[in-house]
Amino acid sequence: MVGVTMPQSTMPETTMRIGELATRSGVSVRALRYYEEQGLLTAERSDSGQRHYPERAVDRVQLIQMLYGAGLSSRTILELLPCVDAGVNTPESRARLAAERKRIDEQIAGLIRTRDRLDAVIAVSENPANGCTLIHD
Amino acid sequence: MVGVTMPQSTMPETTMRIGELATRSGVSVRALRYYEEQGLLTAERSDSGQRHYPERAVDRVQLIQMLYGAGLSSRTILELLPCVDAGVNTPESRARLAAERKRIDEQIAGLIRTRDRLDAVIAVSENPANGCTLIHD
DNA sequence: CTTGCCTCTGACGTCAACGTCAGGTCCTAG
DNA sequence: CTAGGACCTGACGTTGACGTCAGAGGCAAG
Repeated sequence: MVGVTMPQSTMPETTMRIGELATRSGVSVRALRYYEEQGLLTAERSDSGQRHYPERAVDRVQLIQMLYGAGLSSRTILELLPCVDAGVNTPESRARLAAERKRIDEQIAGLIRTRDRLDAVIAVSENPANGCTLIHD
Repeated sequence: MVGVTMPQSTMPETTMRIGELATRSGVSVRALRYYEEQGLLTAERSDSGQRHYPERAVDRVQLIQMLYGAGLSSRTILELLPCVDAGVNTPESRARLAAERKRIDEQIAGLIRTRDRLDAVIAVSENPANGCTLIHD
């Protein structure tokens, strides 16, 4: 056991402001504020009200981006993130995770079908001999 | 050679109206009219102005749906469909097809990464022992 | 002929994930 | 101390793919 209980709380905690987080995570400042508005991202505030983020915020933002990219809505992401954060382990949360995993699986399958279909079109486009055959399937 | 040149032009050409096409292709009537508005779908018109579609429209609508599902915009789909229809074979059209195929490929790769990430979360959620390790990548 | 369902053309509403602008504050360099 | 860049909070604008409603016409059955 080498200090598993307390995640590096002795570090100087280098923080950054919203602009740096934006450039480092590759999203806009506006998007970050939007994420906070949706409850997906929290920030410490300085006395003057400026947001300050720890390093791990970069990773979190990228995770959020991944989930957005997978077609999840902010509401759904909001429901999933607690599972990530605290390892919430209710039956509902696990069902939720499984459901979204399944959704993503199906989405991948659909995309593969689409790609195959596009490949057929490309094949025709590069060899226009037998066009009729694969269009009507 | 068994009549490859003329696609079955002697058939009675069973047609359907918009409602049937909608139910059979699984989209709304509104969506079909929208597709037509975007130039993705054409229809014969009866004297009274009602749309009539041939059987193959079902397939075409499903293709359109696939492409929408792959995240393509109607403008992009509009640019791709001529390649399907007429086998248009310009360098540009082939480049276009290849580009969209690549986009879909990347999208699939991204989704797989997301799924893997979600799998990691799920693993934690079902065995909360070693939580900290995989969250920060 | 009427009833009921389908269809037509506008045209406005919606929703999510931001973009953009306004008007003011903060803070660091010179 | 001051200039200019980063930041703040509203708040309205945008875009795409439709939903929805209004008002009118078409069509097969009874």
